[in-house]
Amino acid sequence: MTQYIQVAEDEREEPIEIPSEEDGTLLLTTVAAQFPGACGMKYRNPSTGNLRGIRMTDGTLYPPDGVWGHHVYIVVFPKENKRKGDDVLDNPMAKTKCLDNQRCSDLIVLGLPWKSTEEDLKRYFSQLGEIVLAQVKRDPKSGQSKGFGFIRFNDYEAQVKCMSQRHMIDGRWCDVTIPNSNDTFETKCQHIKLVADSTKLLPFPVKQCVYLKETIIPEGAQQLVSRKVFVARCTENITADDLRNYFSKYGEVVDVFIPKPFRAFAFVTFNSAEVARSLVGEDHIIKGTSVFVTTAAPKNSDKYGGGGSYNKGGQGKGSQRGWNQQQQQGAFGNALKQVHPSQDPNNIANSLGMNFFNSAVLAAAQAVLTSQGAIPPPSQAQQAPQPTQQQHQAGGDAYNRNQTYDSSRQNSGTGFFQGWGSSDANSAAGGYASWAGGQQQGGWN
DNA sequence: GTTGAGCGTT
Repeated sequence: MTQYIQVAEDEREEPIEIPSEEDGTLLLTTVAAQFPGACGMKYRNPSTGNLRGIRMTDGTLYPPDGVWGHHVYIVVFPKENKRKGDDVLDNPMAKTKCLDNQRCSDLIVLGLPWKSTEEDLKRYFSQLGEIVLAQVKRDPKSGQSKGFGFIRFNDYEAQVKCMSQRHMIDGRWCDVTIPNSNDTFETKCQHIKLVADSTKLLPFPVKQCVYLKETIIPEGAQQLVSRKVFVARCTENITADDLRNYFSKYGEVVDVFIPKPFRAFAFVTFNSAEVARSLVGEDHIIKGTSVFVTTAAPKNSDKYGGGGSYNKGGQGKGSQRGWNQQQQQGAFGNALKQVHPSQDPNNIANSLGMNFFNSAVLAAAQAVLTSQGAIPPPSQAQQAPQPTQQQHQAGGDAYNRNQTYDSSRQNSGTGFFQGWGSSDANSAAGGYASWAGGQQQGGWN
């Protein structure tokens, strides 16, 4: 029969009574329902004064010597959550408060049970704060879950708390991180600290940066953002009117462009670059879909050809490869080293556990360094070719019109580098070029 | 009906 067991987060805390199963065992999920992130239990053995662990297999906790008795059981959390001394993890919020930007972003939930649904996600994560997005990604044909999903909190504090712990959802441990951050759970907690301390690591002062999805873009590069933004991850049911209506709350929308046939992205143009800039890097939820706003690449440039700005950033080996390629190409990598001779930029990126050196950031940093005279602009030999006149007349954006889904996906990890001095035919066709040289007055609209 | 590292139809 069900009995109620006294469980507390700490010996000093007031216990909560938690119901056992019919057979007298206690499910970890039941514990985690009251103590999100819990991974086990222990109690103080009155005869020895020592703490004793509770046996657990497959998420089921067994009473010591067959009976729960009247002990107050203490919840055990993963070691990574242990709070001790003056470590930053003692109070992650205190450290993250020094970040410029505390907006919520979409979070990826990894390791979901196949059976978990949007409702399960919402129910579970609502314990930590108001959930404004819960998605399980599925195979479109079979509807089968891919085992991951996305959530978004309304409150940044809930987001930080959520990311600082693991989650037992329907019997599996799941991790929550910033999408594409390449964080493991182990690096993630460190990450909070490192971001806070990153002034020492970054080649530009962190106070001059804004945080966009944990990506840092130097202030000087922000002016390269035009009045037009690129809206990624659109779904087919989002109309131009939907976009116009939605984004009008931020400023006057002067144009909306949705490529046809459907390409899962759109362009929204404001009458103010300031408004456009303020939206870059943000996720927005339109008709239940999370779209991502990023800079619209210039469709052509008088000097350097069309440019690509955003890609998904280096993932795993991708970012490594990107940097190596950068080193081969020399200019920017060497400049960065000159600026910060003590730090290997690749190590910085790795230690921060984030997409610091993704293409958009590199382009932005490169633009700043170029404007400071630290590195030369790309040479004529390194230019991507101009789009043809025919492509100009086609309107929209010449680069995207020339890409198939597959080829653009293949390019996505290294888009920037391909434009930066690559003579590779694919990139030439892609029309990628860097933003460096500050040609924002030409080609931007 | 299987699976278990990843990353949202640019």
